Amino acid sequence: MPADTRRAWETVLRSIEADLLSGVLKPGDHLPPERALAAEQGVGRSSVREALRVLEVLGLIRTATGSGPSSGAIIVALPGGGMSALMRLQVAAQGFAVADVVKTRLVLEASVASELATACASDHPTDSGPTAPDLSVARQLLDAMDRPALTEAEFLALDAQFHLSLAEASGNQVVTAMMAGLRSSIESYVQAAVPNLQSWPQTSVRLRSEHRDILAAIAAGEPTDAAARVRAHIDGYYEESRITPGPAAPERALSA
Amino acid sequence: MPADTRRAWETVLRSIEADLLSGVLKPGDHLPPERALAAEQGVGRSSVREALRVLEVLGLIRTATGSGPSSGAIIVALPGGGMSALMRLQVAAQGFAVADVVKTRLVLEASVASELATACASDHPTDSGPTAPDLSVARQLLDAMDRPALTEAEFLALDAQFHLSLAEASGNQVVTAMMAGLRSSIESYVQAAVPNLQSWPQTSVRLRSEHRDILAAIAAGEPTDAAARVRAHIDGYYEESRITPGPAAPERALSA
DNA sequence: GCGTAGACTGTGGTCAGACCACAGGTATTG
DNA sequence: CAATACCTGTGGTCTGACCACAGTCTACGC
Repeated sequence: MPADTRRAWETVLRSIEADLLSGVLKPGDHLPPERALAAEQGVGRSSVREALRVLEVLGLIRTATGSGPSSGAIIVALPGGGMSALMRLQVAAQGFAVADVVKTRLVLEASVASELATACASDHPTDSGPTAPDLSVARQLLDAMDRPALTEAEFLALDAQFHLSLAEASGNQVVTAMMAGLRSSIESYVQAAVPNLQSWPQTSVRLRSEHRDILAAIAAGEPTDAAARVRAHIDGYYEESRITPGPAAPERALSA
Repeated sequence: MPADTRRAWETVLRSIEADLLSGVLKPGDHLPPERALAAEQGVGRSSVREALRVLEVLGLIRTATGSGPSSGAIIVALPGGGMSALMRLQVAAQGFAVADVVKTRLVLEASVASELATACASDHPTDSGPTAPDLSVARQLLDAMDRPALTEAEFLALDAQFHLSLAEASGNQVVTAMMAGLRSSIESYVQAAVPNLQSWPQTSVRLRSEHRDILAAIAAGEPTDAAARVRAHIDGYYEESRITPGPAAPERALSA
């Protein structure tokens, strides 16, 4: 049996994935203790730990020291962190071009806006049924962004939260996680590009206005308009701030 | 300095990420040996290994035993594997609903088709300049799919490659990686759903035809038509095969 | 009987050291 | 000069040990 052709930690990872797929492990469940896993898989504890580390970074488990029901490794399945780590590191390692990240964000976010607007349109104004997207979080964030004392970093953080809240309102967790990852991967670039703006106060006013317009188009149930406004919003900002794409277009991440 | 509030492996990870961002480390570079990293960071080798394991799964480095220039940990930045692992595990752990994965795939792929068609339209037929997307790989895959002796699994594998080749032709590595991840995350569901089809031969004929139509629309430079055909293609297949969404709509991945 | 303070237990987090397999480089030898 | 054997450095793994931490349990004092 060529069972040990894989590295030891990989067998552990596969085993856990299989248990997940087969339903033996579900969100909320505790993983066996590291020492027990090591024994039952016939590997060393360090190999188990490497597998668990991967699961933790990918957002699948949460580990806690101590004893009791809240300790140990617990399945959580929170994809946000893992996606962010993946995107950040890939951008840092030039596996992803910043321009591609922005373009992808554009596509996803326009789709989200369009979808939300469609959902709003299909609901009667008085009907707050299950299909009506909840835009209250987005509205609160917009209000928070109107506070005059915000620093640039605080404003940008709220900005990110606003865009993310739209994705969350759409209910698509995959898109939400992806957008969170995309955003965090270029966060440092966005921050660094603020000085490139001709006038921050002027820009922030424009951004606020565009945000309101986007939300209005969504609430009005105008998919095409909402998507177009989102595109213009994002494109406009990156155009103006001239995000330095770093190594522009890397020929290709080395293939071999 | 609350430097050791983070876990040891995390400091290693951050350190490498910082080196990546600052340009100290570039794709193709060798990481220092594990023992050296451990010494310079003041942590144990096992902690270094946990960090490297994460980087490896995320597709950032490749490790090899032995000695010489090809050994050790090398920065590679191939996002495909990492994205696939992340998606697969999140779907397995019910962090992502299959329906959301499919919907996201729809959005990305429609966008890719539209973009490719636009690029084709802006080029003169005789102009094979740098902006002309290369669809030859996709064409070859379509020809390969016409072979009659293909098993269902082989056909589906080529199908996946075809869709992926479109993303690659668009040149957007972020989208390409995402589509690879999305696809692999639901691969087992797709395979399992083949028996749900009324007639596999009939379906495969239809899929082939739709593929040709999509490619034709792209080559003809018709963005709207290409995107619509992609949507119909994907939607139609999932409709027909009735992919079991597993736990359908998980209330929410446990938040706390 | 009851409450509280201490010890106990089990968990992850980390480290140190050892050994192995492997592959390239180098020195030795024919 | 060439082929071979050795050497070195690398990741891969295991073992054992210790720590910090947080519940749980127990024994003590009231």
